[in-house]
Amino acid sequence: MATIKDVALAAKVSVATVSRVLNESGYVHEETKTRVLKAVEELNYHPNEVARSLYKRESRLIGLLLPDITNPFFPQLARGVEDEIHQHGFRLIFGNSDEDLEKELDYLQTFKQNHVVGVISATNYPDAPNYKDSSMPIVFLDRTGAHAPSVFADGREGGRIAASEIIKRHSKRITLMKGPGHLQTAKDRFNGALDILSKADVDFHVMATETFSFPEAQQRAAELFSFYPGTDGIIASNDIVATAVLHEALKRKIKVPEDLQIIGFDDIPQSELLFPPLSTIRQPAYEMGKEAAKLLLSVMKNEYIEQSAVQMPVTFIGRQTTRKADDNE
Amino acid sequence: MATIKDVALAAKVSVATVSRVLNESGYVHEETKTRVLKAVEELNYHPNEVARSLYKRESRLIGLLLPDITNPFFPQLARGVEDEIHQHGFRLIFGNSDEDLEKELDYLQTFKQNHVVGVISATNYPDAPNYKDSSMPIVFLDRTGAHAPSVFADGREGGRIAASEIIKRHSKRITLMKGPGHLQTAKDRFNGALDILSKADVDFHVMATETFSFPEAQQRAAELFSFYPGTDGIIASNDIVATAVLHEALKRKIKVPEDLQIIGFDDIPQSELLFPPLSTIRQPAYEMGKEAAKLLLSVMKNEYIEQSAVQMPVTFIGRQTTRKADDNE
DNA sequence: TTGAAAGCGCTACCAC
DNA sequence: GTGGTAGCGCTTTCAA
Repeated sequence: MATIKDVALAAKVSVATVSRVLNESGYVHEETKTRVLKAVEELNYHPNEVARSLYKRESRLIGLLLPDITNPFFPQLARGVEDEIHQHGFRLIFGNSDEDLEKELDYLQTFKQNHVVGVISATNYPDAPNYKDSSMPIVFLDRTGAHAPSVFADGREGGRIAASEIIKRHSKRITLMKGPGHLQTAKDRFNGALDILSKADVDFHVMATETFSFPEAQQRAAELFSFYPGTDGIIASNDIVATAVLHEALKRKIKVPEDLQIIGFDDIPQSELLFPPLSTIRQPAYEMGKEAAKLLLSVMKNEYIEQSAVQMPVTFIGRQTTRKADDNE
Repeated sequence: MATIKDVALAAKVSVATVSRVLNESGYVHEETKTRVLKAVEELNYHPNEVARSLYKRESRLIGLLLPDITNPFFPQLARGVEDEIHQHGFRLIFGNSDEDLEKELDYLQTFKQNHVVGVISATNYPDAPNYKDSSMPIVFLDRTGAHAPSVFADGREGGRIAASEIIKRHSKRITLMKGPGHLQTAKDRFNGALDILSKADVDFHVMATETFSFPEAQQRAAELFSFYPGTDGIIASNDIVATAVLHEALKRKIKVPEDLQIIGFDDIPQSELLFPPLSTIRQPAYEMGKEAAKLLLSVMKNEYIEQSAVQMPVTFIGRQTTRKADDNE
C-alpha cells in the first residue's frame, strides 16, 4: 500500500502539501494540486485510517452494540443505523452483548481502544458506570430514557392502542400478556394496555411470560388456552409470543379472528408472512436506527439537541388476526 | 485515557519494559513486572489499539461483508462469525453490500484502511479484482468456490434431497421453482433437484422466480396456481418463496400437506413459526459462519489448509408441509 | 534485565 | 504557497 510519502515523492512535493490537498486545508497552488491528485491516482493511494486516527485521536468508526442480531427485531435497527452513518463516511464496529453486562463492558472498552467517535447501544444497563464517565458520545437505542440521548418507541402508547383496537373490535374477555420484567420496553407496553383495559367495560386477565423465546412462549400459550378457554382476545407481549399464541389457537381449531383476536407488538418482518398475517403494533425499527444515528451525529458535532429523548410513533397494523372495526368511530 | 507513558512513569520503568510485560515478550524481572501490573491496575490502563495497529500494521479487526443483514438468512451467519472470532480476541467491522459491487469495493477499501487482519465476504463477485490482489486474507461465505477459501452449503445435494423427499412422499405433478439466475447457490439447488426429477417417474415443470422478495414471490405463487392447478408438490427456491406459496395455497383452501406438499430451502428461523410449520432443506447458517471464521483464522496463521472449500451438509427438516414418508425406505 | 530511540503514516504547527 | 518536523501511543531493535 502506497503511503503519503510515496505520493509526495511522485508529485515532487512534501508530505505536508499532500496532506493539505487531501484534506483541503490551507493554501495550495492549483497546479501543485493537480500534480498531487495525479500522483494519488497513479499510485492508487488511499490514506491510512489508522495513522490518521492515531494522530487525531478519533477514527471514522462508530460502535454498535445490540443484544442479539439473531433476534428479528434488531437487523432492522442495525440497517437503519448503518445506512445513515454510511452516508456520512462512518463505518460500524459491531457486537452482540446477549444482554450481558460483562460483554457490554468489554465491547465498550474495545470501542474506546479503537477510537470510535461514538456508540449506539441497545443496552439494558444504561446506568452502568461505563456509560456514565465515558469519553465518547453515546446514544441509547430502543431503550427509554436514562439521562442520556436516546431513541425509543412509544411503548406505553402502543399498549394503549393495542388495547383500544381490540376492544373496539369487540373482544370481551381479554388476555394481556406481560413480557420480561427486566425490560422497560415490555413494561411500558404492558402498562399502556393496562391503562385502557382497567377503564374499559371488559373482563381481562394478565399472564406473565418471562422470556420472548418461542418454545417457552408456546408452552405458555398452551397453558393460556387450558386455563382461560373463554379468552376471545389476546394482547401479546411481542410478535414472537403472538406467533406462538396463533399457533396454539390454530392447533386447537379456534377461529382467528372470528372467535379470537390476537395483537402482537413490534411488527417484525415475518409477522406479515404468517397465516393469517398478524395484526400488530408496529415499531418503526429501521427509522429508529436512522434516528439514533442522526442523533449521535448531532451529539458528535456538538450541535444543540432540542430533543434528546426521541420518542418514535407507534402504529396499529390491522392485518388478519383482528376483525374489521366498526365504521362509526 | 492513560497511556503507556503514564504507566511507565508510575511504575518507574521505561515504556519498553511496560510493553514487555504487557505483551509477555522478552525478559523482565518478576518484581518489576508486579510493579508494572500494579500501575496498570491503578491507572485503569488499556492499550491503545490504534497505536498498536499502526506500528504492527494489523489490527484486531475482521471485516464482515454481507448482502443485507435484514434478510433473515444472514443474521445467523453473522452471529456464527462473531462468536468464533470474539473468542480469539477479534472484533467485527461490518457492512451491507446490497449485492452492489461499488459498495463492496468501498467496504474492502475501508477494511484495508483500517488494517483489518482478514475479511469474510458473502459476495456475488468473488472474482472482482479487489478480491484477487488483496493483501488481506479473505474467505468467502455462502458462496461456492472461486479459487479462494470458502464455506458454503451443499446446495446441489440440497436440491436432490428436496426432490427425493417430495417424490418419496408421493407428489406426482411437481413444480420446481428456480431462483435468481445470478446466484450460484440458487442454481445449485435447482440443478440438484433437476437431477432427481428428470430421472424420476413424475411430471414436473419449472417456474422461474427472479427474486427472493416476498411480494414478488406472492405474485408468482398466484400465477403458479392459476397456470398449473394440478400441482401437488412444490420445491421452492427458498423459504421466503415457500412461504408465499404456502400463503397462496391456504388462501385457496388447498389442503397442505394432504393435497399439496411444499418444501423450502434455508430453514430460516421463521419457517418453524409458520402454520403449518414449513418443511425445508436446512443450511446450517450459524455453523457456516463459525466455520468461515475458523477458516479465516487458519489462513491468517498461515496454517496448512487441507480443506479450502468447506462444504457444509444440508439436511431435510420434515415439518408439516410434507406428509409422512412411507416406512419402507 | 532494562532503557533509549527509531519508526509505523498521518496532521498541524511554524518558519520561510 | 510550501516544506520541515514534532508528535499521536505503541513495539522492537540495539546497546548497555
